[in-house]
Amino acid sequence: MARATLKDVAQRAGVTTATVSYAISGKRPISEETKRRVMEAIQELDYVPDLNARSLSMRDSKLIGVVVPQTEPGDRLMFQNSFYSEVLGSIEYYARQQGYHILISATDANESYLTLAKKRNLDGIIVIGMYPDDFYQQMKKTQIPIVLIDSYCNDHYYHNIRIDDAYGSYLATRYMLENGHEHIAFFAGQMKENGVMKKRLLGYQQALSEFNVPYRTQYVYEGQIDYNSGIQLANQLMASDLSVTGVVAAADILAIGAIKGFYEGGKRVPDDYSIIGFDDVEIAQFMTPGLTTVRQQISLKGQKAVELLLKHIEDPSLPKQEEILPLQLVARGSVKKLN
Amino acid sequence: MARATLKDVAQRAGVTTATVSYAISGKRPISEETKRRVMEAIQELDYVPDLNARSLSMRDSKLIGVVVPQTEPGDRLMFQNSFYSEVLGSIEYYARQQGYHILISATDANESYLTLAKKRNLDGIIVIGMYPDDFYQQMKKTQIPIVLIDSYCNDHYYHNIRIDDAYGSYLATRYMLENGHEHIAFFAGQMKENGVMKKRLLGYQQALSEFNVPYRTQYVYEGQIDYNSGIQLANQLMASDLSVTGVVAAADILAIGAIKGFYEGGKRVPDDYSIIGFDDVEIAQFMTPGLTTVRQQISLKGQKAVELLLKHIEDPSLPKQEEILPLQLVARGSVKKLN
DNA sequence: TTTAATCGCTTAAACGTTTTCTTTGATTCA
DNA sequence: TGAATCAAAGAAAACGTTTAAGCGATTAAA
Repeated sequence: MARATLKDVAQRAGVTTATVSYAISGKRPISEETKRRVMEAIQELDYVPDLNARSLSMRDSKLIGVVVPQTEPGDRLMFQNSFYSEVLGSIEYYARQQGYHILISATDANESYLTLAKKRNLDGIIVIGMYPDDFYQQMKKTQIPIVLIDSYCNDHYYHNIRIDDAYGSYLATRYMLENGHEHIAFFAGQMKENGVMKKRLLGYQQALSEFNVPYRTQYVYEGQIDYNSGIQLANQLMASDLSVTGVVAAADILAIGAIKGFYEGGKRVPDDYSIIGFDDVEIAQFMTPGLTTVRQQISLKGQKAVELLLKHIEDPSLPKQEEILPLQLVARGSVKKLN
Repeated sequence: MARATLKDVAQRAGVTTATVSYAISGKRPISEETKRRVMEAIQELDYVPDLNARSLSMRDSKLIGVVVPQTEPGDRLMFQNSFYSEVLGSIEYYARQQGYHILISATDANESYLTLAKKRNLDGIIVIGMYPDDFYQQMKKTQIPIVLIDSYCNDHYYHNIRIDDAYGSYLATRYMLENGHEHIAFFAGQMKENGVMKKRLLGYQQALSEFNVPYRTQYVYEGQIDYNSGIQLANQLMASDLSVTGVVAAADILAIGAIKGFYEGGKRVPDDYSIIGFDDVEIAQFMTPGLTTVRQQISLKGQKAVELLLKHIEDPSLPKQEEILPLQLVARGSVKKLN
């Protein structure tokens, strides 16, 4: 009644385990007759190969690790950030198509990624987001293929899949300017050197300068990438005496929080404040009004990452690649035309 | 330069692999002196046990499968449903605390759950949502511990973690009634016999009858559990000549979509229509107006499921349990008081 | 003083695969 | 007819663990 093994199949088909193994994998010619008997036995015994044993012998695991940031240390529900959820879903889907499974890995005091990679024999790793320098140093030690998503780490050990963040917020800011806004605030998450947020700030600055609008540091608000932070930044803005009419948010989540913040402060979007987001997460189109935002093809990111990773796993000599995915402004109802 | 194995450690410590194994696991007494030497060797060689090999020997895997529904066949991004994302996140967190990892498993033409369970040697499975009867029949064959979340399957092979769905929508509907609404529509996902949606409809009916408000089938709208369906149902409602003032939605996602639908149709919430949701997904509180809804402790669901599953894995004789988690109405701004 | 129990470790088998050699029997060629 | 070739399948080692069984030496019990 216990589950059938190769040995059982072999016995039933009247051959040895080697023959069965080869019959299945096709790595060596097996006579039609034998192959038929083997397949029959497999059917009858409902045999499913044990991936664990296979891994031990082949020293791979058909498992890829995915590192996602925890927005706050100790935050339990990392899937809550819709952007990460969507990327994760996409990675899971494409990995599964190729016979791989994903192992989600959050930072944890009692276990490093390295340890995980070793003990589970990961075939590769996809890292979403940006981390401190020593993280990348550590990660190299795993000696396995790694693809970074949304990172500006330029260590050429790693593959990279990302967007042009500066260009994205340039698009957003330009759109605001084109709609007649001149006093435009910028809502961002934590700005680390060479990080995504910093790049997005850069695009904001570029657009302003292109339109000869002076850049004012008091228009820049820094928080975290979550809904509540959006609310807080909106409150700060309303409490100030700045004559801001438009807000460029460095993430949809921030924009959505801000809309809520404005609403609670008795202000309406887009009548009192115009706002534009970044990412185009699924919920953006269902807000009222719809959130105007810069769309990145989130699921494409996952797909590309998986493709690149698997290609590298097959061919370890693959040169390191960087792929920059397209962006596109999608206009909905959250920006008011002033001119 | 390749990774260190038990053998390497043993050699370095001048003992055999068995000794090292026992020194690590503590399943046999080992002299202090030897233990010290072993630990030293482990440090020096940066040894991490291979979970694969361990699994093969111990016939477990420290892996638990999680089955999530795909909202539509062919839909790629199953994480997009925020409710599932939150449950998943919670499961992942608590599983990891106990040294387990989760393997996400979506229905797939070329691979059944059974096959997956066998080939990856899963220690247990958590199933989120409701499935056709034969799914549960099949699942039993795995012979491993299984916990169902949000299922009304009463096969006592399975543990169950759920809420009282009927009571939840009863709470919601009663709240509408208490606020003076009499013409109340019900927006639901697909209603399968003995399914969650059917139960929620039941609660709606109960509340109506308790307030002596007649139940009218034309007030019941059936769609899918996604944002777009919410929009469509709202359109249908607006196109009808019913004098509905309030909507009880069987899921937050549906409610959010409906708000969008109303908005596009020139109607406002809560001025033209009041609406109440179900679940209290994270985004609900950040809508404008905030979505009044029935809160279930989503992350608690994941936690309880993991706890129960692991307990069962440890003690296979554990009697089957059913746990019903509490619900609570949270009032925000989407319901207007009429009386 | 003999016997039995205890301690600390080693030996070796087992888990379920894959894969390198070998072996076997049939076929071909000179 | 004998050697050489070839296809198909078998035997056995290996992957990195765990663990039952065993084995000397010391210590306790009789």
